[in-house]
Amino acid sequence: MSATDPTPVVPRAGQDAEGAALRRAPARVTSRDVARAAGVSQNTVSLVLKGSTRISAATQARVHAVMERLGYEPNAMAAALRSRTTRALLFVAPRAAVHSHVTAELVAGATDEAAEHDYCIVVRPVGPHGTEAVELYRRQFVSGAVVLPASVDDPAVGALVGAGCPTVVMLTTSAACPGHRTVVADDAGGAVQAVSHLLSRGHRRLGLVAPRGLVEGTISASRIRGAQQAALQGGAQLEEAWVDDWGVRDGSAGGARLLQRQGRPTGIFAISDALALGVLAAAGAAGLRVPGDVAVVGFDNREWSQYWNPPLTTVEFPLRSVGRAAVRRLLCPEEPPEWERVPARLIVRGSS
Amino acid sequence: MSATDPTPVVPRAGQDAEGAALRRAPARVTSRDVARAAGVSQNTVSLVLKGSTRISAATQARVHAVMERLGYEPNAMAAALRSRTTRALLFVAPRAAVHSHVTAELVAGATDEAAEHDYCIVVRPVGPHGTEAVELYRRQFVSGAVVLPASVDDPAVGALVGAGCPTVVMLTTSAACPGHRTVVADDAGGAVQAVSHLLSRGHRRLGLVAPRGLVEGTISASRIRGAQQAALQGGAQLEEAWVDDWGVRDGSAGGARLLQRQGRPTGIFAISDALALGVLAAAGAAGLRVPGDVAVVGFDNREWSQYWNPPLTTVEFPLRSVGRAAVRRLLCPEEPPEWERVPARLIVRGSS
DNA sequence: CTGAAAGCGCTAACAG
DNA sequence: CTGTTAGCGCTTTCAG
Repeated sequence: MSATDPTPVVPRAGQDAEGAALRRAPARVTSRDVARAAGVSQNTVSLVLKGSTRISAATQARVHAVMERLGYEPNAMAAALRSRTTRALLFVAPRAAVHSHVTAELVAGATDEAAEHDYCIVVRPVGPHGTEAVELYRRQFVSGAVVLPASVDDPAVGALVGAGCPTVVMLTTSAACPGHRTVVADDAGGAVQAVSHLLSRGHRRLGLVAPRGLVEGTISASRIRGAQQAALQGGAQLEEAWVDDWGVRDGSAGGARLLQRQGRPTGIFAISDALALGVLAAAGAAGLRVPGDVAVVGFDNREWSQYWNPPLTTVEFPLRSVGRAAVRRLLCPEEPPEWERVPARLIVRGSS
Repeated sequence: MSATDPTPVVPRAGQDAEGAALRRAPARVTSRDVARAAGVSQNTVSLVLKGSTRISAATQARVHAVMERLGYEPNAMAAALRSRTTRALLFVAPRAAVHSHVTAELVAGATDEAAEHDYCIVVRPVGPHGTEAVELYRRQFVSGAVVLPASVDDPAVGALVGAGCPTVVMLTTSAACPGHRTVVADDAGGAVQAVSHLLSRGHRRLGLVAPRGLVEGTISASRIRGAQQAALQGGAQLEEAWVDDWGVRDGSAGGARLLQRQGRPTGIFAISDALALGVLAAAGAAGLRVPGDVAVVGFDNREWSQYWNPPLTTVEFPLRSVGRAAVRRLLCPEEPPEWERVPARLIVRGSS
């Protein structure tokens, strides 16, 4: 890069015959080039770039014009190195969940919010130890993290917080681990709406289908608590069918158990749409009509639940908003609550 | 802020006062600290770190021990600045598609493959112009990109390639734009399997449900071509029902059209599971049994298609593998084909 | 309101 | 096999 080069704009073609992974980027226009061309100092360019008000309008305009002309783009790495802060955030999710719709919706929300603040999101699947997560923070590649924990005591959260990484946990109330914030959906409130809806339809014998092994702080616990509370307040009985897992087959098993006895419930709340689909199948198998003989309400509002027969009444799980809120919490730490609960709303369709 | 703000050079011009910014990271142990403590030069530390064979085993061990003791973690930003290359790859997807299962599966595959090479994935949703994508490359934050294009002529691909960014396009054959590689699923082959399967079941009057407006290079075109070719070779007639879109309702409309006439097809291939679900509904509405009166085959193998009544025979859309392959192509450019086609396989279930 | 100087922590060239 | 030297491009600090 000779100082006499008359056309610093043209990036030199980097030649490499190396067997390495990706070729190195060609040299680019730097802030010094801009400074020289605009007849100001590099410092001024830097200030103009971040819109400092302490630069005269005339200088700003001139520098902007030069930037445009030279096609200047600031080098994020150099900025990060010097300022010790990156405009990148980590999204941590258990490897097994990366392809799930939950992660997809959270990532969609997170990337949208991040983009509005000119940040970007680095997705990092982690194994059971969760140790991979903290590496990118310690390497200073990201300056904060939002985490979808594998469980309430996911070690990734502790590792991140322990390393000093600003962290926001999503969807579950992680074990008392000070130093991070939490954004959850209002699972309990959603469940209350679901059960209240059944009550308002006149149902007094209710059924609940949910996975067994209730752990406080989880999505499932909140939904179960909400349902129990609403039933109690409504003076209705709530018969619980505990099942093994969240799958459709589990829902069928639970539904069958509830429906095959005397005094069977006339309204069933399954704490996920997949479980509810199983309940629908069980009702069909038992020769019961929905909602005539038994009403069914799910939770999640999965994209396909509207296409079932009948279309499923369900509660929307506001994942996109949770993802957005988590990033917002991270970037605007001064905003009030340490704890945010995103409302969930009932969607009434044919199954009730 | 505004997407129409015509100042590509200057990010966040003028409004940085509120500056959502995270606190700077604390100072950390540097390679110089390690060097001093180990009594070697900084250069040696660097070489040890990347496992150079030109360092004596004794020195390696000593340096490693010191690194461990001091809790050294290399600063990725400094490395990137100096070496002009980042261990981060961009995943570009249309904003509207970021939450879709397609993106989720591709991202899952991409992150897995990337992690194996010690790279990470930055997810970037882009608007219709696709210009946001290239920014992260020009800022040297990423050193390559995999793209899920919004259409065959997505401008993001051209922008990336034009900026010199190593690029791999996924799922669609982007318009002739040299300088990038492509990884697609074998949509045509999958469709051939679907139709051959119907033929092997003895069906000779076949129906096809697909969105109209066939554009070469798209997923839908490949599936349609495959189906047509297989029907032709099998000596069967293929009646085409063109519909407006990919939705369940479109499938119902197409299915109804095929099924309500004389000489109706006895086997229908819908080029997506959502369309196939619609066909199933149409068959039910027409009082036809599946597969007794009409067999139905879909494409995609969405997670819920196994739970329909009857469970759907379909072709697996190997998205995870496509995501993996795209990243592999990017990181191992010397590997043979410019063009990779990931096989798709038929999954026979109850609907046929 | 602007400039000069000094590094951030690392890797790359070249010596030995 | 290892050390020395010289920056990568930016932001910061301190002077004016």
